[in-house]
Amino acid sequence: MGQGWVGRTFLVPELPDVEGFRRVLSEHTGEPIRAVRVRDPGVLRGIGARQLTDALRGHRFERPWRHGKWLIAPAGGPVLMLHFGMTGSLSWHALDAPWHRHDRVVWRFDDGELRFRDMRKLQGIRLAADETQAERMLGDLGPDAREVARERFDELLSGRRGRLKSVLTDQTFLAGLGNLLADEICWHARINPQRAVADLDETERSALYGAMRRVLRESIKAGCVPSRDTWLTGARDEPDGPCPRCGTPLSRRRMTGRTTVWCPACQPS
DNA sequence: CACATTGTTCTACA
DNA sequence: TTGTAGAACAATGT
Repeated sequence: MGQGWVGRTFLVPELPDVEGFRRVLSEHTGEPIRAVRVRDPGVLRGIGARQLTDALRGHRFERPWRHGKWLIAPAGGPVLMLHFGMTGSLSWHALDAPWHRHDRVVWRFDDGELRFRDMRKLQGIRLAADETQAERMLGDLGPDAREVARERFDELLSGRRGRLKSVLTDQTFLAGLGNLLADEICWHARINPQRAVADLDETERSALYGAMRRVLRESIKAGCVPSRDTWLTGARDEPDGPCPRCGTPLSRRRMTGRTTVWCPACQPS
């Protein structure tokens, strides 16, 4: 779900994808973890394979939660923290399902297993001693993009001087928005991602918040930012793709080291 | 070899 | 001092 190659483009997990992984995990809470297998300790951060295995074996996952792109899984004391980086995923498999070469850590239950699959290992798995420590590890993150209230969103924006795209993807401002989502939200709101946030007026901030809510709701329903032909994401990979709304050729430019796509007509500077 | 992408970390600048 | 921009970095497959 929400991960893998689509045409020429790799779908990087963002908030909606992680929400999908959370759903997968939440379907298997309350069942005892029979075994933990670390097939590649390269994804472990700040903990060893033995330590992780000993801490979780025999425990049960409780209700998992998400903050931004982090998936937090309390397990009767210790708290598992997963970050999927660019290429990670969490999926449920039958016990006899064949291995995938990028399955890095596996939690085995009586009736199947959860697999943390990650090709590039840019982020990975942490373990907090308890929820307090887990929350402390998330301390620098801004409020979750799905949860933030309109008033708080406005407060946060008003304190910023940078460009809209940079601000939206800054995890210390809002947690959960990545490159695709930020572009999609700006396109829905009809605001140029290069605009300075300080220049946005009340109407534009309102449009932005509304677009963010709408895009997140639809994306979470799909388990990823959907590649619809009525959305920017469905058109951004065509070399000279037209805007799905007005047909104008899309503009692209690197901002903050990421490819940014927008419609020069719908989203004027 | 270049490129893509993530979050982190560094430097440069106003 | 602070916040922001930009670049390098790690990982690995196209």
